[in-house]
Amino acid sequence: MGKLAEHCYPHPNPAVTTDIVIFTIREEKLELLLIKRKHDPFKGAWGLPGGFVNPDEDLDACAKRELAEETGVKGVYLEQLYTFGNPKRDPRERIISVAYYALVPAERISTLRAASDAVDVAWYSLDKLPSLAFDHRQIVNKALDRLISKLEYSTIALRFMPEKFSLTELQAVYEIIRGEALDKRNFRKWVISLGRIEETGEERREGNHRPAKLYRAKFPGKVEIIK
Amino acid sequence: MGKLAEHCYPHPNPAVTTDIVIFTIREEKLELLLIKRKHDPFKGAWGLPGGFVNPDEDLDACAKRELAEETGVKGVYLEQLYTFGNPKRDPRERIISVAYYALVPAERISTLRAASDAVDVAWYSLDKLPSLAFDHRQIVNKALDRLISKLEYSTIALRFMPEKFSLTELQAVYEIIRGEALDKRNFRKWVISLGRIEETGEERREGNHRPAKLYRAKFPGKVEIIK
DNA sequence: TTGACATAGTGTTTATCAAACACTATCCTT
DNA sequence: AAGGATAGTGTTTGATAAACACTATGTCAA
Repeated sequence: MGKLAEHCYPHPNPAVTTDIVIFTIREEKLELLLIKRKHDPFKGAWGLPGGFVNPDEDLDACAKRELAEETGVKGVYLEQLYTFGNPKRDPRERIISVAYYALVPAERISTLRAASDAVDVAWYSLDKLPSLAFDHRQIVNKALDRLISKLEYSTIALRFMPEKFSLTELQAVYEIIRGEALDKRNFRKWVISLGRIEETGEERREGNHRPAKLYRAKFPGKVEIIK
Repeated sequence: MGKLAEHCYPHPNPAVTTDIVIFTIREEKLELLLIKRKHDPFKGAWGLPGGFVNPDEDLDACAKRELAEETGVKGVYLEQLYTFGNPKRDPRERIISVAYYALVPAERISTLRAASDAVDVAWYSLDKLPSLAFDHRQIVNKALDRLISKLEYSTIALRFMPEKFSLTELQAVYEIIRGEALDKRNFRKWVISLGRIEETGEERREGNHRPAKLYRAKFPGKVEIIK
């Protein structure tokens, strides 16, 4: 797309990319999606999915596109995180990265398939991240901080859930991200009192025990500030 | 710096600027600094101070520089707000703006002097903002949201205060930004219990009434998350 | 000098919200 | 029918926030 040296400027404009921290919860772990880089710099290293902003593309649209390319999902939670612009963050040329983070329910992920700029794609538990290219570790840390604090004062956790879920499953999301056990009774009282979920009327039987009532988000797609 | 057409790219890189929302509190009002634009587009309209990021300049450094140029102050609170990148936000070419906001104590502002790209500079009360160039109104709204919510859970309000201040003055800052009266006794109990300010031992006499004890920030320069 | 006035400073009670804590219910399997 | 596994349910206690009114200390003017 575009021939070489088509666009010239008196000043060297920086290149602008978006990078995305894609969270999911799988197998009782908070995980994020990494790609193994096909090209230099950091060829062969793991890093965040991302890419250059197209000439007429909004920043949000760019992040959404990258997310769809890597995971095949659409309509999930995506929020701008922070813009990283240290002149030396890319060893070659100056690249300013507008970082986003996304929350995807594990159920909605189609099979991962390495995109054009990667030789591999994988989910990594946050406990066991490899060392990352560029300043991507810093970006991940910031995304994690944001996720943890937004858990406290918003309904963001619902964006990890499938359409129907049990209260035990929802509680598990909170416990995994916060890294601590919560009291079942207090959690249920609290989450019900928020008024953001409702019973579907259905139950789910699985295993040799009492079936769980299923709930759904009252306002799916919305992330509201609570408290 | 650099001759014409020195830097060429296969893709048209966007230009990157920083814009700053500079808050202060003057005369019992929350005000912000606007400049009257000297050049097109929006020549003659009011807008936020800001400018292009230099080739080897960090984003924070760029915002800090703009702030110093416009107000002459250094060492005040400055935080990245959000990055605005709608392809049509500038009618001419594509410009991505990394927005910052800053809090300056009214006492530290030297006389305003129009910088090179402006014909005028002025403080405007938020109640009486003129219509603004570009998407600057949107940027201001976002900064205001952030300021109001950070007031709740951080010690950011202290960054509006001079070195020594009375509790009545500090309370006024909270009241002005939140737009509502607060109970004097509850406010004092609360702010003291945070443990972030201490008595200087001095008092200030002014007017025909009892003098006020003066306080100072225990950790000046820091903005801490509370609660 | 004394009384009026203006702002500084100070505690207690009540309501609301968060935390700690243990048992019963329902289904499956053997 | 008994045992095992997870679902579901209330009460008590402590902590934090909200409501509320009077005294203290200075200045100024009569």
